This record gives sequence, structure tokens and C-alpha cells, in this order.
Amino acid sequence: MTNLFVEKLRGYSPLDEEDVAGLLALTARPRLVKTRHDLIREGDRPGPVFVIMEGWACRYKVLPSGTRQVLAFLMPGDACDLHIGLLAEMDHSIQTITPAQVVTIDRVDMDRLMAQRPAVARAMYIAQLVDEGTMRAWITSMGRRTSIERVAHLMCELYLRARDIAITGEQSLALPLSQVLLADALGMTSVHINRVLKELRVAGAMTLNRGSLEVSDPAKLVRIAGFDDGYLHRRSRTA
Amino acid sequence: MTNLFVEKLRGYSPLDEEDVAGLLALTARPRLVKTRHDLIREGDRPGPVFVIMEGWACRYKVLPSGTRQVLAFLMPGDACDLHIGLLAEMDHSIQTITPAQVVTIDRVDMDRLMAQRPAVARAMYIAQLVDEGTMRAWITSMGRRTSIERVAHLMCELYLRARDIAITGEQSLALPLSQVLLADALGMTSVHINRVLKELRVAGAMTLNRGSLEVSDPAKLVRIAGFDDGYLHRRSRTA
DNA sequence: CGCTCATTTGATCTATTTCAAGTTGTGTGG
DNA sequence: CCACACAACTTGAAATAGATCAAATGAGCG
Repeated sequence: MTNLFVEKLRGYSPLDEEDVAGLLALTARPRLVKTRHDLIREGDRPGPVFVIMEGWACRYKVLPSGTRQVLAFLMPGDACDLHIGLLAEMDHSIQTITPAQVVTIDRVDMDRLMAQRPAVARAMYIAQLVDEGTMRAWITSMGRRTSIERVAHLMCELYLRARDIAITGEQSLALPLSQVLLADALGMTSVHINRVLKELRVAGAMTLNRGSLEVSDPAKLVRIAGFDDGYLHRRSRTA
Repeated sequence: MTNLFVEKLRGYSPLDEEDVAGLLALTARPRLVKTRHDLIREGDRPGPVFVIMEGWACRYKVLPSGTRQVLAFLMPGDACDLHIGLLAEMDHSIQTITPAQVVTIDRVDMDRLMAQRPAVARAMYIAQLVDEGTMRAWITSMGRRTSIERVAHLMCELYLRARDIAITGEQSLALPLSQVLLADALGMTSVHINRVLKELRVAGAMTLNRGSLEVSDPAKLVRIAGFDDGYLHRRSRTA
């Protein structure tokens, strides 16, 4: 099993053997977390940095009305905020979507590694900038894209992110997101998500079925979404 | 004229004289930028960090359709991303909304100050976390709040942020945002913004007129917005 | 004064939500 | 292998928030 955290960071900055060794040492002991378990909750005092090694999770907020907004999807290799420990309380929660292998890294250890290994620090900072860019893309989606564009855009994003850590098939991806969850992420109703998915299927762009995304016509999907991968900052990649 | 960048950072971490002296040295030479001028554009190679010392600006993206999404409002004391220089290109643009005094800080100088003055580094990191929290709040607004809640929520946010740098009046704030701009920020039409503003006015919660926000009934505004200031992480503040 | 730009109002239209039933799929125990 | 329970998905009809189109009003400015 390759270490997808390393894989992801390697995409942002070249890492030498010692960089990798340092990262492997910090991520050696993941623990298994079951589905729908809150890793941390809004209002909690943040602790160590954690990294999803396997499985999926999401950041979310619950509103007074009880509705929920998903703020980000975390896939293998993704981490929570680097400096999260500086805050008095979390302003959102993080929950697993599938069973997941999660590693927690002590702030001190992380700081030491970053001080000793500039390439690791660089990659971590870039990862954070990409997370921010992703949030901006989400704001843009919510504010100015139609529902079908929004769905298509999210699928493009997830597919590319997954490709960068090599967990995709030819034109497919294991995507364990229910329609309710997608609705909570995209500011829609699950009912409407369902109709939009059908529309995308009929259009021959993509199919989402039983936890699996099939991108039948990538060009069409990108066109529908108006997708521009700039915000993922993948430029230096070779793949 | 107090230095509002220092004022803002002081809210996140106590700063001693030398911390402040270092910050003052880096922000001594602002330049005047006129209204509606792009400080940096999507696709540009990022340069030095810059800080708005006076006036307002916004981050935004333009979609293929020509519509625009405002991603954040920058008020005096606000800075662009700390590590922005690590990226190959900007994924969004930043434009002034009013004439503004803007300072650019060389990456090297900033890094040196942060290395020498841990309190400054701490405050800068917290500022970045607050920016992220703010983006999450915007995503939540766009996804799950009605238009009136969205407008009210944004006004609450701006008022509190402005209060932290002491540029507010009793229950008022100089807010140079046109209805078109607000529409671009909140994913609405300017026509609809107009109606919502009227509704808030009639409800006796707030009035936005000629660049001035009057919060006639703060409690009511907060109630309408369902506002919780947690994401601004102001807990340590005394004010 | 006459121009321009921002705001306001009205009338119509449409995307999306809401509510309410079904249908399909999946795992479990008999 | 079947029956049952439970979750996820699908579809239709009615209601509504917000967009769009069009036009009027008002303020600031050379």
C-alpha cells in the first residue's frame, strides 16, 4: 500500500528520500475509524493535525435550522489545517463518510519535520493554498453556477484530485458519496440532485452509480461544468 | 493615523514593542491605488504579499459567461495570502473597491520578521485561519441560507470585522459597497438585493444608504442572520 | 443643466424546493 | 433461497424564492 499523503505532497514539491522518510515516520500508525464518526466537532478545542490515509471524510457545519452544509470532501492523503492548533475552537466539524484509516500528528513533530525539511514545508503550504483555492471554487459554484454545472464541476474536481493520488480507473472513480451528501455539499435538495444526475447520465457525460463514478465523456463533462483546473494548482505535475 | 494591520494582528496575539516596530517598518511605505484597479489578476504570477492599509478591495473570479463572483471583502488591515508566492499562478483576482493605500511586503522580509518574532508569525497564521473560516461561512451562506439571511449574515460579519479595527461608529459603519457588488458577493441579482435591503429596512433591523450601514437593531439582525461569530475567532479579544 | 450611474419598483417567468408516493437495492436471519 | 427491513434512489404535482426584463426615479458631478 503506497502512502497517499506522501503521494499527494510529492505532487506539489519534489521530495527526496529523507523528506519521504520523515513523512513515513509520522504517518506510520494510523487508526481505523468507522463510518459517520466525528473526528472533531464544532466548538471543540483543536488537537493534533490529522491526515486521512484511507477512506473519505468531509468538513461540515450544521445550521440552527438543522440543515447541514458540507464544506469540503477529504480523500486519502488530505489533512486538516496545519496550524489548526492555534485556534481556541473549531468553527466546523469533520466526519468520516466511509470507514477510514486516520493518522494524528503531534504539532511539535510536524513543526520539527517542517523546520528540518524545507521541501516538506513547501508542499504543506501549497496543499493549504490549494485547499483555499478549492473553497473559492466552491463559493463560485454556489453563487454563480446552475445546479447541473455545480454537480459537473464537483465531479471534475474530485476526479482530478483522485487522479493525482492514483486512485482512479481509466475513466472511473470509486466515489462513496450518497445523493443526500452531495445535496448537502452543493446547496441543493437530494431530490434535485437526483434529477440532475439523471440529466448528466442522459446527456452521456457521466454516471454515478453504487459508489462509482463513470466519466463517459470527459470533454462534455468539463464543458458542462465550465471547469478550469487552475485552482488545483497542478501545473508542475507530469501526469 | 493608527496602523490597522498592526491593530488587526494585535487582536489575534499580544504583540510587544519590537513586534510592532517590525511590522511598522514593513508597512511604512504604502502607495495610493485608485478605485477599480486590479492589484493582481487571475493567471498572474504572484509577487510579494500585500496589505490593504486604507480603503476596501475584494477578491473575485469571472466566469466564462461573464458573470462575476466576489469571494471576499478586504478591509483595512487585511492581507492577501501569506504563502501566495509559492504558487505558479493566481486562481483569482483582487481589485480595489475604493481608492486605497496598499503596501507590498517582500517575501524575504516577511519571512525574516516571522522567524524573529514568533508572536507576529502566530498572529499571521491565525489571520489566515480566520480567512479560511470566513470562506467556510460564505459557503454555508450560499448553500443553506435564504437571501435575507445571507445579506444579514454578511452585514454582521463586516460590522464585527470593522469593529475589531475600530473603524465603526456607535451602530454604524462606512460601507462603500454598491448593491451590484453585494449581489456579486452573495450570488444574487442586484434587483433582488435591493428588495432584501428594503425588507431589512422595513423590519427595522438595518439600513444601507449612501455607503453607510446603520444597524438599528443589532439583536434583530443577528437573529435574522442566524449569526454565530465563532468563525471569526475573536474569543481572546477584550472589546 | 444634462449626463451617468446606482437605486427602486412592477410584471412575468423559471429553477428549485417541498411534499408525498413509489421503486430499487442490499444485507440479515430463517 | 426467500422474506423482511432499511436505506438509497426515483418520480410527480404543487408551491415559492429568486431571476429576468423593462422602465422610472433619484443622486452626484462636470
